[in-house]
Amino acid sequence: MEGSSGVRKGTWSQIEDDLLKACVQLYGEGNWHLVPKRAGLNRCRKSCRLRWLNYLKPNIKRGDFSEDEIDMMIRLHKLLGNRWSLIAGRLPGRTSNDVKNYWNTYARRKLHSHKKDNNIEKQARAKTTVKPHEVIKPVPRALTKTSPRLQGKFINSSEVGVSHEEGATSISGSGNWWETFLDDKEDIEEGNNNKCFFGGEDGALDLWGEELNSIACDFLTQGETWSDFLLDLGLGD
DNA sequence: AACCTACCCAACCGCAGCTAG
DNA sequence: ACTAGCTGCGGTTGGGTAGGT
Repeated sequence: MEGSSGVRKGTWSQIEDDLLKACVQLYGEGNWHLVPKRAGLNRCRKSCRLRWLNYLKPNIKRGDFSEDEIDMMIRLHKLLGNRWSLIAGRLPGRTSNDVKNYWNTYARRKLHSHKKDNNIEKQARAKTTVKPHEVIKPVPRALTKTSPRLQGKFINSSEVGVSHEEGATSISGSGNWWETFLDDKEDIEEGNNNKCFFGGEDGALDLWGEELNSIACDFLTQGETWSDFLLDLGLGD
């Protein structure tokens, strides 16, 4: 199976996998444009990268998603939208492709189950006008060598009400935000459904400081700070 | 057994952002 | 400032397969 450019496409063979593995182990990750040549593979750089990231990379977790992972995925998707790489970054061993595939299946299942009681919902919605919930989509950012963050100029935590005690990040006013996070009802009743956590309507980061704090608190991994979380999401500067 | 349908997952494609020249 | 090349991401497709009729 070869493309018009003579590059092989389709399923990877065991030999190709071995060649790619050996190449990455020898030269390290990156420089994907050199990988096909180095590995002696008749594959395009994208195909090599994808194969490595989604299948060959060590520590990749295969098999069913656990309940915890699903729970985390749902909440992160609610928070970030279709930012699969960011979501996968919070699920150790899972790839963005895994997450995306799972989510598409999950969404389809949801769709099917919703169709069943669609008529009931339509009747209910006819009585109340409901605005769709706005997915929070942080503006994509990338770090450059000249980024203030890489020069030690971190966000002032006082701006978002975060206190640091003995190296740990303590966030006030959190509470179990997830108990209501998946429930649009409250937002609608409060009239908040069109507001955005990050940046808000007027672009002020601290407008939703408390919500940010409680959300981030739940997604911080061990030893990670609030700044790390924002940096990870590309919201830090 | 044969066919159909839905599902799962690996892989491809196109685009946007970044960097170096 | 501009451009070309590279990388990474999200959307989409296609092949394999399990389950139902």
